[in-house]
Amino acid sequence: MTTAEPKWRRRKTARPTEIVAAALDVFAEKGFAAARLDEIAARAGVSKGALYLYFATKDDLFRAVVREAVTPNIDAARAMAQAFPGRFQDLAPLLLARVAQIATVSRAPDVAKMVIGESHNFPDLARVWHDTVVSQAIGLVTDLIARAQARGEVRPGDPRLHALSLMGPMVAGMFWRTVFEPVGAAPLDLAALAAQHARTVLHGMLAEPRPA
Amino acid sequence: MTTAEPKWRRRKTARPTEIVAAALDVFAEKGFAAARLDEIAARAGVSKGALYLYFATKDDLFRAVVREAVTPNIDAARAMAQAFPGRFQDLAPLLLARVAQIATVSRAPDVAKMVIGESHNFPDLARVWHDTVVSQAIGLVTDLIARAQARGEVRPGDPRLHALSLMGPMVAGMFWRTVFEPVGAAPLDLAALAAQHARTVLHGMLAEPRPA
Amino acid sequence: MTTAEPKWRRRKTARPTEIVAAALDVFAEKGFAAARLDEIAARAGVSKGALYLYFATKDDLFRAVVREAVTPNIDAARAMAQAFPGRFQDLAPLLLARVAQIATVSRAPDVAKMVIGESHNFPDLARVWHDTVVSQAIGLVTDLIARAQARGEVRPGDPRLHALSLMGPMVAGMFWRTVFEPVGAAPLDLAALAAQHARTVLHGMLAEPRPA
Amino acid sequence: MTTAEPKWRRRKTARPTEIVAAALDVFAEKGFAAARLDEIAARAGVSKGALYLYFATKDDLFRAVVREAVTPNIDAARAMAQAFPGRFQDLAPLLLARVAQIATVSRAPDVAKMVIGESHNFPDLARVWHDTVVSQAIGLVTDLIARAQARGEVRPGDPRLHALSLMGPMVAGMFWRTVFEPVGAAPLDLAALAAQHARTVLHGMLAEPRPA
DNA sequence: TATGAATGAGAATTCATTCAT
DNA sequence: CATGAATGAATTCTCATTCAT
Repeated sequence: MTTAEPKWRRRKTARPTEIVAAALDVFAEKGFAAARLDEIAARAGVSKGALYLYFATKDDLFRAVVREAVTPNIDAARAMAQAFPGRFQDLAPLLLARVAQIATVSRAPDVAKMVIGESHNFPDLARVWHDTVVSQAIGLVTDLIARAQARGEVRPGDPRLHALSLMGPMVAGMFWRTVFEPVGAAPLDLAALAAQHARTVLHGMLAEPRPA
Repeated sequence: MTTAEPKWRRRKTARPTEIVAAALDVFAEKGFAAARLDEIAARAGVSKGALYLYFATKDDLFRAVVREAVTPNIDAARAMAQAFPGRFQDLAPLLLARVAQIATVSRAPDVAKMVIGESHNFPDLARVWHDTVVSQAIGLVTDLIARAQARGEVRPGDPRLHALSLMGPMVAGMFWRTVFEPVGAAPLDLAALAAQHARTVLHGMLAEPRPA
Repeated sequence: MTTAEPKWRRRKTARPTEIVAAALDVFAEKGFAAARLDEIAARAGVSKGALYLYFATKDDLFRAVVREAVTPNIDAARAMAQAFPGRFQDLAPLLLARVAQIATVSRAPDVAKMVIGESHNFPDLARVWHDTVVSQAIGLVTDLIARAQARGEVRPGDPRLHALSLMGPMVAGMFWRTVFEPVGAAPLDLAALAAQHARTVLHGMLAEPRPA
Repeated sequence: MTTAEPKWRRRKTARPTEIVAAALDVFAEKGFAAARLDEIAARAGVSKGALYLYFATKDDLFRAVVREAVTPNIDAARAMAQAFPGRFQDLAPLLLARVAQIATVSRAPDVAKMVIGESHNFPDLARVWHDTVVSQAIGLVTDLIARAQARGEVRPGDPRLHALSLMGPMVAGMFWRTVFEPVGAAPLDLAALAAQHARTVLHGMLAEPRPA
């Protein structure tokens, strides 16, 4: 939808952001290789040539898209987690709910999908994604768990594996939603998953053994 | 008694299989779009034209690769699970260990990666993968859990979400290994994850509450 | 002009030569940059893609064109010159006539023009042309002159500069013909130039000084 | 008394000249097609748009470059030659030395190279260069020689061919220097060539025949 | 069946030129 | 006069697919 503005004006600052946003849409829809610069340009409302004023190659644009998407999320979560005063069993449900929310409203799942699919062709991006998202998130949770173990709140065991026990189902649920729901899988309520998994992983799946 | 040219004769019928195997290698390495039929043909030891004797298009070959990889595993697991006589808490560790093993020795993770990355371009494959792998596996575990709940062994709760609590960390671990370890992530022992997660999810992550 | 042959047949051996010939035509007409691969392909009677079966890039094709053109001529001249039994003053006119003929019937002037015009962009070609044509030719004549000086037939002086005195006018005449005649310059008869220059450079341009 | 902003004022009128100078540099370095207006503008210290205030197209700018370079030289030579009172054999060495000097210090060789390389794409420039440089120079020398013949100083023969005998080696030497020396050819001293060639072409390359 | 030379539609990229400011 | 962001036509190169042999 073209606005009433003059055909173009000097928007050197806004343009890159608009282009990256359009590119994210198209890359998420088609994957890297099948995405056409033509279409990205059209969606960004610029000419194909204009892309090259801001990004040297299609690869570069892809990198920018991933890096852009990577930037924001973790810090907020970290702040929230580290400032939390209470017990691990009270924090864990909050964390999982937050992950469910991010996975629902942000483009993170789309970007994750792209990064996974192109990890062989863009190892640098897999590395960036790992360093700034995955490793950070897991590290954060691992620390939390290790401290809770030190306080005697959480059972012994490798805290990193514990972190995967905690977060893994959310990862799986995220792929369920972005990959399989669009092709007809039964819908999955990530918030419900977060809530139930919090209970399950904290207290165990087994029914209380009746004391004889 | 075999004929005088057994090798040549067998080759003829084996061709499609050899081609699919070569294609799996190349697709897994490069992704669908970046994989070139030239290279697949070369690795399969046939001419490029020969590919078209068995597969109508590159897409078709990709489909064959995914379907081939999908076929075997689930049935065995299903048989094992349904024949298992004992308690859920004894079966669960075995199941997780089996998943860890499959994720370690088979090409399943590579195929999963491809399916995820190309799911928008090949919705039919995402569907096949869902119908024959993901949905089957989750359904199998969901049934197991529902029955265990009926027997009073497992706590109440949506059994499908319980299934994700059980399997999700293995999915996450699988991607960790195939996507992030090659770019420098800390190695992850899937078998150890399976073992610890089995304990954790069954008995809870929290330390035993002291009876008052 | 397409012959009545089947649309294509396996001509792996003939093709490169045909392509190079077509490319020489187009490069000579347009220069390297303005030459279109489309047109080269069309003139060679092949598709654009076929070019890439034989030459990796446009640059490569250009190199092939120049190298091809370079190959033949010098050796024949060398043989003729070195086998010549007589006096330098008898050989020189033959040599110049030969150069005039080559400059008239071969594509050498076209290639020379291209090499000169693209020497900054293709220094390797300038080097090849120098090493295999210019330097060889000048070297050959320089040797001839040096030997003639040793026999007392030719005056003292740097034999390489003498070689330029002998050959230079033919070079200039060649450019006159290929560059300026097409835009309206007065026609130049290279054979006549060769003949008169031979007399002039051997006996001098000055009229016989009257013996006092 | 100059105004308070002489530099800025002078710049305005000097602009076209500065642009042409920058363009000559870039065209000489890269050739016409590979030269980019971006770079010319940058070297001239103006914006790309400014180029179009003075020159309608890239072609036009190229034409301006060549015409600019063409203008000065011939007239001086003509004056010198026609005012010269002495014998042809005294004038010839002076002329050749002058050509050697021009070929050494001016941009003429670069422009000549460009004109040759682009003669098919810019026949008008080849024509200009011919009409104002080559033809003038050869015509001048041809006249000189014709007059010397009339005076009995120079042997009979087509005076234009004589002119090529005289000037051709300098042309060849010029290309040797600009095209082949940069890629490793043995250095050539144009002044030495001029001096030796003057002797050679005037008195002949052959040793004096012994009078019987 | 099998080959592999040939095809040609399609994509990324370049750069002279324009024009709102 | 001057700028430089924007344009888009033009060009090289790729590669899945075809088909004569």
